Amino acid sequence: MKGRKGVSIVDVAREAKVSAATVSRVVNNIDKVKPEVRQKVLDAIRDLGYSPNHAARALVKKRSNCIGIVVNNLHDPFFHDLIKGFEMSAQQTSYAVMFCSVLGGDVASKEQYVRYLTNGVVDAVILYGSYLSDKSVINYLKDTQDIDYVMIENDAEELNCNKLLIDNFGGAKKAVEYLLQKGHRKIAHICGNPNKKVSRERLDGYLEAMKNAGIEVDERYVQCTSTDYRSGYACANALFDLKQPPTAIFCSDDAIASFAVRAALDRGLRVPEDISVMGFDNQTILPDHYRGPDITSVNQPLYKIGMDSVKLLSERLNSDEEMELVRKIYQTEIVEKETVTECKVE
Amino acid sequence: MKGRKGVSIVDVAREAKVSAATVSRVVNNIDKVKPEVRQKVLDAIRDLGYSPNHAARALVKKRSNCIGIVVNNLHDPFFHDLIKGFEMSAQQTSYAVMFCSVLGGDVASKEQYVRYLTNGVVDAVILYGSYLSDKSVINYLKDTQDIDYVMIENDAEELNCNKLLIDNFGGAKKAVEYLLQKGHRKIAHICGNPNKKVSRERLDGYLEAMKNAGIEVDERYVQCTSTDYRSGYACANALFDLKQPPTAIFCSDDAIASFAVRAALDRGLRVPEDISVMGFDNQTILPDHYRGPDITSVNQPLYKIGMDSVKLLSERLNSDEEMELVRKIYQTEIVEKETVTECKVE
DNA sequence: CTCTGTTGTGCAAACGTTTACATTTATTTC
DNA sequence: GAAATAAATGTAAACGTTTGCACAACAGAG
Repeated sequence: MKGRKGVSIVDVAREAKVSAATVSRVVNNIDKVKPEVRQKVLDAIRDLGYSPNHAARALVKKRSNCIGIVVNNLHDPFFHDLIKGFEMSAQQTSYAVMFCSVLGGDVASKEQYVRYLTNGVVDAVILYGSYLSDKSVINYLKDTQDIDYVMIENDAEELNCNKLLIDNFGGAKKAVEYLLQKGHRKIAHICGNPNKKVSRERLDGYLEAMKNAGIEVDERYVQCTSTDYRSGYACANALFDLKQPPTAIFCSDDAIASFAVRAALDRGLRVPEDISVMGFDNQTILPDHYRGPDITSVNQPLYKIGMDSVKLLSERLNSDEEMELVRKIYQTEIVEKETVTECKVE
Repeated sequence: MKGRKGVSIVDVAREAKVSAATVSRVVNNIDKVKPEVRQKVLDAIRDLGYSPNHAARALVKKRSNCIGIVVNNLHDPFFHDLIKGFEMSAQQTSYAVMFCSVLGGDVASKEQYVRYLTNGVVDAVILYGSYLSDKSVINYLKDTQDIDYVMIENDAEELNCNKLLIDNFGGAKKAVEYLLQKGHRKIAHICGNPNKKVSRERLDGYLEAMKNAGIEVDERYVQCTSTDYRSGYACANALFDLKQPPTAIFCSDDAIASFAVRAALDRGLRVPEDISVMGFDNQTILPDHYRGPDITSVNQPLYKIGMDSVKLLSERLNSDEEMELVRKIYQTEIVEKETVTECKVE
């Protein structure tokens, strides 16, 4: 086990024949120090190749000037826009931003990361959409008043923290209204992983829109995938097998939609001529080299949310007075692409 | 400016009526402590909700048990596999892994991140392919013997550190040989950003393969993009405009290739029937909703490189004796897809 | 019952900073 | 030129850990 060695502030002080305090002052540009002394110190710093140790600094200042971000599968292209947002606003603040990723739903290491970060390594953390099952993470955060954090896309009641949310219910409702407006009446829904709140919200949006239109929903029109979006393929087939198959399918997300489209194409249905398909998330990047038409979808402003979250934290950290917690719901918008068309049958 | 408060080891010690040293011992499972005492301490820890402060710990131990990764545009889908590799092996070590991203070629903040990380926040850092122009980063690292690091895809001579490299020269050569074997003779090259070493290596591979085949390369057959891969579109058009247009184009990377294909399609050429196009990187994700055929490419084992780099560091950090620096060159392989076919003209 | 050894604990120094306060030095002001 | 004030620097404590060392308690051996 190797450790680090290095030149410390007192080495610089000795070299420049001043006290450590003075060196600290020039390093931090705080308090006046005489130009000639400052120069001596600067020279010593250069000669010795000194850089301040952040652990020590964080220890005494109780701040690290760093914001941590924890997400579930950083490699997932879903995060493309979100990351871009983080990067962008990181560049604009004085805070360093660091990403931690936990593979799959590995709750244990997620909690570990959060504990790690919240104890002296960052000043604030941003969490993306912790699964509902991440009770341990939530419980931990619940009791942690020490640190500022924002949750994106997770509205756990136990948590009173900043929350940036997406209007999944409204987005789904809008999507279905869009299909209705295209003349569709027989609209089915493929629901995502039912353990995720987001899936239920989108389902509810679907149901609401249908109810408002006065259409009774055959329960067979609602199919649920397992935890794997690939099962969207089977769900779609189940819908096509009905004697009264739908003319349009609203899917809980684009990944599922891509499999629904594939299922349609595989059994010789044309998309959108024979069946309209709509997704959610507006992902530009789809699983497995998807080659079908671009999927009409609902866009969520992830770039903006990414930007806003670090901006928000940076403002809070720099404010003297206690600030109110933010709870903001972002609206979505329909993105018309190639998988939806007017309903031709009546 | 708010700071953190929190319960410290001495609070626990007081509560459990033992010394701080003893608390430390139970927290770290080091040295024997009597079972009943341990239990008292554990209770106190639970009651007070204590977690150790990592800044203090890092300060005295001179280790943080964390590895930092710095890349240029984390959101770039190019990193998909690499990130996956990092995540995977992070899960298998006891090290926390944190990603830092700098937008574009922002050298200043890149150096800032590296300085930050190397001074008491991580035990080792992984850098991906610093541009050659990142002299300041390289100069900084050159003088930094304190910390272990690995460079991926950067062979700067000044640096003696662990290097994981890709055989760009060999990969390009292989690609061109593949085209030759398909009967192509008039093979052009669109070279990437000429400031990047990787572009030059791939160019050299192209030239070498052509030379070996005894084909003299018309200099107009080598087009260079600007720093923006979008200019691949113009380069391709320049090639098509020649009286003797090529039958195949080898592009420095897939992003460029996607624009070359687009240029071809836009002027009514069929790909690959009229013109074969080959890329490099095997990116599954292409810019701007690319809708052409899948691009035949050269794959580099980024997933493995990601895995190997954190494994390597973790081994080095845990080894007592001085280990030799690693310098490893990874081989590439041709991935046959849809943009190359036999040369039909003679 | 002393001696030696083991085992479990506590004391205090150290890690590299920052910063309130004390002290020195320089600059006014009268 | 002394007194008063301002400016620059130094002193030392503090931040929350870990760990070498000393010490106490207690065992087993003689």
